[in-house]
Amino acid sequence: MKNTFKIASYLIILVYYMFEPVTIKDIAKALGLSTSTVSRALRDTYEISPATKKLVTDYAKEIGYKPNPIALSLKERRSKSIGVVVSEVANSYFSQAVNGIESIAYDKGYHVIISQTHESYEREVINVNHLASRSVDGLLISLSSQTEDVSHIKSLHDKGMPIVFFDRVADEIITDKVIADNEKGAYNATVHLIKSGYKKIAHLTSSSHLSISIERLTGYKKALADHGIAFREDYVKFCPHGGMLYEETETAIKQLVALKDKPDAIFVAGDRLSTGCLSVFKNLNIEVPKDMAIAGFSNSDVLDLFNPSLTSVRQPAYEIGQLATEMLLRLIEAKYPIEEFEKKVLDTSLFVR
Amino acid sequence: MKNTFKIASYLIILVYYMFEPVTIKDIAKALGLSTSTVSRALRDTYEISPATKKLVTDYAKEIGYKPNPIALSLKERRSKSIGVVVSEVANSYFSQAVNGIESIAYDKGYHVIISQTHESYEREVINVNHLASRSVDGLLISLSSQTEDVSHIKSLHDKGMPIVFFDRVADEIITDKVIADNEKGAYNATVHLIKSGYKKIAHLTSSSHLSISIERLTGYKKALADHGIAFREDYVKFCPHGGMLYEETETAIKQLVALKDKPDAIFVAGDRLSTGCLSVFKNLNIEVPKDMAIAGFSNSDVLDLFNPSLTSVRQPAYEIGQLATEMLLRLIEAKYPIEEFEKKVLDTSLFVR
DNA sequence: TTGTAAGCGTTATCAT
DNA sequence: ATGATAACGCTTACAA
Repeated sequence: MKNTFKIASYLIILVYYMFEPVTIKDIAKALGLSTSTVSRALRDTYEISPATKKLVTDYAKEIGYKPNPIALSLKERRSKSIGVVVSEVANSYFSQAVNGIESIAYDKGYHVIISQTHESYEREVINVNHLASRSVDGLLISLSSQTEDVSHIKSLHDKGMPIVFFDRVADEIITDKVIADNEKGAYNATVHLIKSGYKKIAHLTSSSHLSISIERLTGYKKALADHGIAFREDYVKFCPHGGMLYEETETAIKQLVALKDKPDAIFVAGDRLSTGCLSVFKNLNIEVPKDMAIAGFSNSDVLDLFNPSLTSVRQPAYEIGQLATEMLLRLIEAKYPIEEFEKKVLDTSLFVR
Repeated sequence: MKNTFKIASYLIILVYYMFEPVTIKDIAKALGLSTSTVSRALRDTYEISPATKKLVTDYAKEIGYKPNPIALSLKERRSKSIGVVVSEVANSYFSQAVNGIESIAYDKGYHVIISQTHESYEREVINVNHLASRSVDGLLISLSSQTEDVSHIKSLHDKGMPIVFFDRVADEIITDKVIADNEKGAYNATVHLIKSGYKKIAHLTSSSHLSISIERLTGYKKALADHGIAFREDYVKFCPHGGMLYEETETAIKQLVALKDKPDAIFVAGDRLSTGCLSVFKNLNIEVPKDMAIAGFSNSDVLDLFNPSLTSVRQPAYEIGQLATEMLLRLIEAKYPIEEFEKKVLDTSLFVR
């Protein structure tokens, strides 16, 4: 099946030297004009004779002139690109959010550079600095679950880098934020379990310091309280890797199952955590909902379709991505420093089978 | 929940003006040196006195000097970034491949710019040109299912842009390619169905001109032939949107089910197509495998875990991404034009429940 | 060992 | 209406 083929090397070399990118200078030389005239003709300024303009634009098109965006960036001190920092692209929520981000960014002529932290603080620091040094015009960030210290972002923000947080936000950084109504979503999911007859509801969540975890925990507690169910500390288990580390999820669930007063349901607070949880259940032969019922945050259409047991809280990921991008572009393109920042909260929906 | 807050504007303005990025010039001025000396001191050239070097590097660190990568790109005529063109990130295969791509690229100091075609030829043309004009040093491409004409890529390639295809390749462009052994994977999946007792096996696939479709169809046909089963044209259905368009998949399946000699199994040739197919089945109340058995290409761990009925062909997506990236960087960093190109074929595995 | 100057591709500010 | 020149931040012959 190996398919190796040779090409006459002179051909390659020819191609190699033939297609040096065309610059304004080349056009100027060929047409006997100055570079500034060519530049003006190309960029549609008024102070140019129609004849020259036509001459230049025609010739430019003919030889396939393309402005060099790097030179432009150097001059204009911006790159027309935005950086995105998420934990995993292989996560339904984030891949949908990225779609939303792209839809707006490409519309406005911005490139999107995506980087993944894989839930690691270290990778987050590296990626954020990498993007910054690569001169993105702004940053869209959803924190890694490991991140507690956000000084790497704060220092960048202090230097004037436009930043918008989405989903997992840092409250101590004063800028625009877009999130789903996690508290309400968690509340609804928990209430759904309660109304389905479950009273001993555990809570499986990711890192304890993540904004989304805190909000979801609050919603869970509120639902319990509103229905006269006592909150139990030992019913709450944290998985800092958010379901990406099988053993971690397994341990948490084993601990829950081993409790004297074993829970009869779990409210799961994350996308990969929901799949991770179901996967552990499967391996431990825990039947849903016979042995334990589940409701959880999940944006996976696959999971919703084929798993018969999960009631899922769906986030408007695409819209969140879009909104965050719009807000970021507003910050980037603002002529004067912006004084007002907003935290937009979008509604979630409950997908019940 | 709306959380608006104001900041004293003088603070913002202060920040705004205080943190103009530090350049070599600033260091030179502050230290009474020339820019070239500073540049040399920073870049560890030998022709510099240890004293000056220390002076410069210390000061640079102190004031937080960061080289401007755009200026560097302009000078060195490269951007240290590669572009990736895939159909959807929200596709297990591609998100895994992207992870592999990233792992290699970031290791070697390259940025990864991802763009999605959403299976649209038009978007593909736009994205490819967009990336090219953004001066990526090379391109990793998996064709959209709509793409028949690859001249937009060919012209770029002719101009010297290093390009590596993965998964969905264009045979007419002579460059490195990395694919899974689609024919063998299809063969194995089909044989699995045959050995499970099914004889009337249909084939659901995406666009007919995609390289992967052709290879998978070949494997399917070969498996039938090897087991003395006649190939039937009306058992093959195409879904150019690769499962992203529900109606299309539904129509195809309805046609299959409506056949006089209704098939008893389907071999599905795609990631999203597999989920799409199962989703249609669910809505049409077609039971798997009672009414119809399924085997298909899928890299979704979620699907594998929770759907009780799918036998899936798993591709080494991560490795394919890694290999493709290694090959691309080889092309990019080659000092002299490369004359030999390879088509690497990686094995698939069969995930049977 | 250090400085001067040219150059990467472009646009903006002057003159002309 | 057009051209010469400087500037964006950096590297690198070439001079000193």
